[in-house]
Amino acid sequence: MAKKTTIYDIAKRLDITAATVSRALNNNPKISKATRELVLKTAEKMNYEQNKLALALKSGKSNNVGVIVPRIDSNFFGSVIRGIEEELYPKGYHVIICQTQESEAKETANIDTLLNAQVDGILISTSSNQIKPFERIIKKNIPLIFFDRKKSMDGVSSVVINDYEGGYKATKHLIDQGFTKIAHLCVDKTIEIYRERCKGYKQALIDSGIDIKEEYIVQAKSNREEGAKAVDTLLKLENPPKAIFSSSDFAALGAIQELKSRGYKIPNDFAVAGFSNEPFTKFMELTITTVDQSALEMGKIAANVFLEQMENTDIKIEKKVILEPELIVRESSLKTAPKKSKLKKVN
Amino acid sequence: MAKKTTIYDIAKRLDITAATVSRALNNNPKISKATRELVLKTAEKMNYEQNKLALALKSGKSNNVGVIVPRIDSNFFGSVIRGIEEELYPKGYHVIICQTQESEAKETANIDTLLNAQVDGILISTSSNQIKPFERIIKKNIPLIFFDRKKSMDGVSSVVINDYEGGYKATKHLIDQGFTKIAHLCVDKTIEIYRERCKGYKQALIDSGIDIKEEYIVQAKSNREEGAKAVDTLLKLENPPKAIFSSSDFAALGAIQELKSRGYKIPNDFAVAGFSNEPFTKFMELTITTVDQSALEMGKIAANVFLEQMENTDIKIEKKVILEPELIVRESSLKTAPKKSKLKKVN
DNA sequence: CTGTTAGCGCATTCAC
DNA sequence: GTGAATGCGCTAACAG
Repeated sequence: MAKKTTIYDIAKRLDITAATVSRALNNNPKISKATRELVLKTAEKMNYEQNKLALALKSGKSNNVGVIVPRIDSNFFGSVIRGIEEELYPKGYHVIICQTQESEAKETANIDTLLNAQVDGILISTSSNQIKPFERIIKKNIPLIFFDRKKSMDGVSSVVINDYEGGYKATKHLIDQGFTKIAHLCVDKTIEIYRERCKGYKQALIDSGIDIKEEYIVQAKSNREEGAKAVDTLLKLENPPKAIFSSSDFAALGAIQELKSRGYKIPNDFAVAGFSNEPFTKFMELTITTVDQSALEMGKIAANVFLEQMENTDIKIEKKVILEPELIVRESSLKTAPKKSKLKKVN
Repeated sequence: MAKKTTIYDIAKRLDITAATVSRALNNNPKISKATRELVLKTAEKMNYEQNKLALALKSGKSNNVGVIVPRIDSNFFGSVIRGIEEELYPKGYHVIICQTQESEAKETANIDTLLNAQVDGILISTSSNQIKPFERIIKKNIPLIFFDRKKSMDGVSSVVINDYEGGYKATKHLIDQGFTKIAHLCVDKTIEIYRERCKGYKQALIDSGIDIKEEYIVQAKSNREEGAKAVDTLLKLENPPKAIFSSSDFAALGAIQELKSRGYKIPNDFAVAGFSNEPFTKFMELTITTVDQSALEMGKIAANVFLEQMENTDIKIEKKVILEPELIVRESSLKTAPKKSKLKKVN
């Protein structure tokens, strides 16, 4: 292994001190132009590369930030991470990614490891209801930023979308299309974002003078199977719904497939709207109405909130950013569907 | 900021030496049970946490590995990274992710930064034709592993799928379905994996005694628009094809949509097969035949190749792993399509 | 079993 | 302007 060259090596070669080399390399003003240039040149010649670890140990800054998400191979989190990465990388930060697989224990373990690794900040979409690990982070005075799935804590910043509004908009849209018997697939009511979407759904109904039927609200995990099963359940009701607002695109897809297989015409017999704007929603034969969560932007904003906090370590910043969700109306809910033109995508 | 407690702090409290504390913490055999337990207990009490940076500086090992991919928010790379992460995390390694956006300059910059950060290894799916940065990595004796998009270098390990075989299988399948006029959408012939798929396509034709028509081989980037455009081009031929093997699922989708809009019945009038097994291929109204690349497995294997190299730094290991691609036959190419059963997914 | 010493590579304070 | 000395937190070699 070619031994890495350090500032000492180049100091020795030039018969000066490591301190001088360090200064030259860091553009310290009090250094003669001659030596600076000499140092720079020989550093280049010797393939010198700064050891960031030493710098990190010295400065107490690792230039790494930790990002914790339930899982990485989903379009949404992949895009958020991409946004974070794109903002942080040019500023010299690296992103260390951890997955929790929705496990509370793994979340705790991830936080532990990131703290040990001396990350300069932690950005997380939490998959737990615990609070202790987060208090540890705060006590260490390490910037903590929640995105998407937040936890309400004093003094902690968060970047989320207005899930309530998303649920409201989607439901209102279905009502505007003439539907009144609207069911809701709620992924998991123990998770705040889904509760919020459900609240929005309910409020939209109330605002239009439509009664809320509890039997219209069904739990269905975020996959096709559960979406199909939910349809099965709903259609067995004495007074079945004619439309569904699903908090998950995958469940919405499953619902649509099940409805089709039973001969329902969508959107005329039955309308469906999803949530997340997963790529497939616009690829389908029947494109799916959904709510966009601006994942990339969420990541970028979260990253910038972190950067702000790094620049102002003295003052405590608490920033609660709430992005407005965008309803994307497509064929699955639009009774007068636009005809597709050749070689042109619908939205 | 609550000052971090170091081994010195706990040494002082116990009136012993930092070295002893270190030994106790690291389960060094030559230490009395009494002191070990005492140290452990007070460490706990004082909320001690090991500073990995110091350890890294001392040992020369950062316990970080760098992963470089063209982009992170695609299903394929997201899954590969997930695989890598799942293997490495339990071994105490962190994954630092970088994107090149297909830019050679960014790739170089990423490598630079990762080397500065003293990563213990670099796993990369390259998006360039350069070789110099990789030689730098090797010269530093840092494990380098290519996955998916490799570069052929002596002494360097790689984990890829047999793209040739994938192209062959898909094409052969179309032939078996009775098609002879088969076109090919080649994403980018400057990239090895696509050239290989194209070779497989050609060989399958040859093996069945079908002539290769150069006008049947069209460049189409990995998106729907280019897939549709390619269909337009192909159908204008004097003797248009009746089937397409596309090296990209997205282009295949675009092709299918364009064909449908022109009234073609798929798969009877025209068959299509894609590549990558993107999630949407099995969600579609018309499910799409494709080739699975076992992304998760690829990531896991790449990670394990890295781990092996770390364990045997003395001997030089060159491991070329080639995964067999799996052809997944779906409706877009199967003339006698299976009927979908309710609540049950096709594949 | 435990203490002493030294060094990983760098930046910074204090001298000169 | 530059050198000398120091410490970031930890482990390992050498003593005892």
